Amino acid sequence: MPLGRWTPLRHPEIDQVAIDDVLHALADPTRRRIVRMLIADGDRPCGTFGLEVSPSTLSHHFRSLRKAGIIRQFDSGRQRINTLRVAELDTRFPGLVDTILDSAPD
Amino acid sequence: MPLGRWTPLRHPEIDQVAIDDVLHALADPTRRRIVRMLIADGDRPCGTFGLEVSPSTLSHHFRSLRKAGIIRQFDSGRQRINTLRVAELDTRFPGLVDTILDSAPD
DNA sequence: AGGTCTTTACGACACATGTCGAATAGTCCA
DNA sequence: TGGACTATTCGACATGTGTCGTAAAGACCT
Repeated sequence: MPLGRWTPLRHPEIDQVAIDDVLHALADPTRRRIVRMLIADGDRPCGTFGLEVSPSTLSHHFRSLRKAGIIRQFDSGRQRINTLRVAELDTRFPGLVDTILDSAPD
Repeated sequence: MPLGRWTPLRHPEIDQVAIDDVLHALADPTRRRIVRMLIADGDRPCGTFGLEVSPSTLSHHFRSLRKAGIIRQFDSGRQRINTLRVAELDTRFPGLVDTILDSAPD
């Protein structure tokens, strides 16, 4: 039974991204914080967010964001880099992410 | 053990409304449909929405929307009337509801 | 090759969610 | 008073979620 990092990275086409998934993803403060840090400081590997959750929980949140079409991930050496899909998202759901982030205090 | 309609109606103050609750509430297509019908046709009692869910499920959705601060309810005879808290919501989270509804296809 | 670092998968847990059917309370009307 | 109507609460169920600890895979470095 294989464990560890082996699953191929799947990113949904922007047309396939569902509004329900985006809203659900951004309804969590930890995930919003991730998005905010990506906006502020650009692409970063998973280990550099300094959030107060365990590595496995963090991994779970990155998967949620990826499956919701909010971030893109690619491997670089032993780290996995996270990128925001801002332009794509804003084409599909104009103003949505910004409006949500402006509405949230955290 | 008392059943039926007896619980006093609680509406959160607009300042107490949490963004997480709003996003979560609007992440459900049935609840978005309710909001849309309220925008389109104005205040209406619970029984006039014609959605394909059971009465108890519908009641559950109305409670979600009420606790999220999205609707207000008051009793009138044997019906319970639903009102959107649009103005209040737009003060607290400018543009949020409209942007979400514009982003959703249903 | 061996050790370390980064990140994930798996299993488990408590808790929340959407759904329904049945029972019930309040209101209106005959 | 008795019946019909509206909407809710309760209990149950399957499913999903956020959380963690542990084990493992892949990449880098010595």
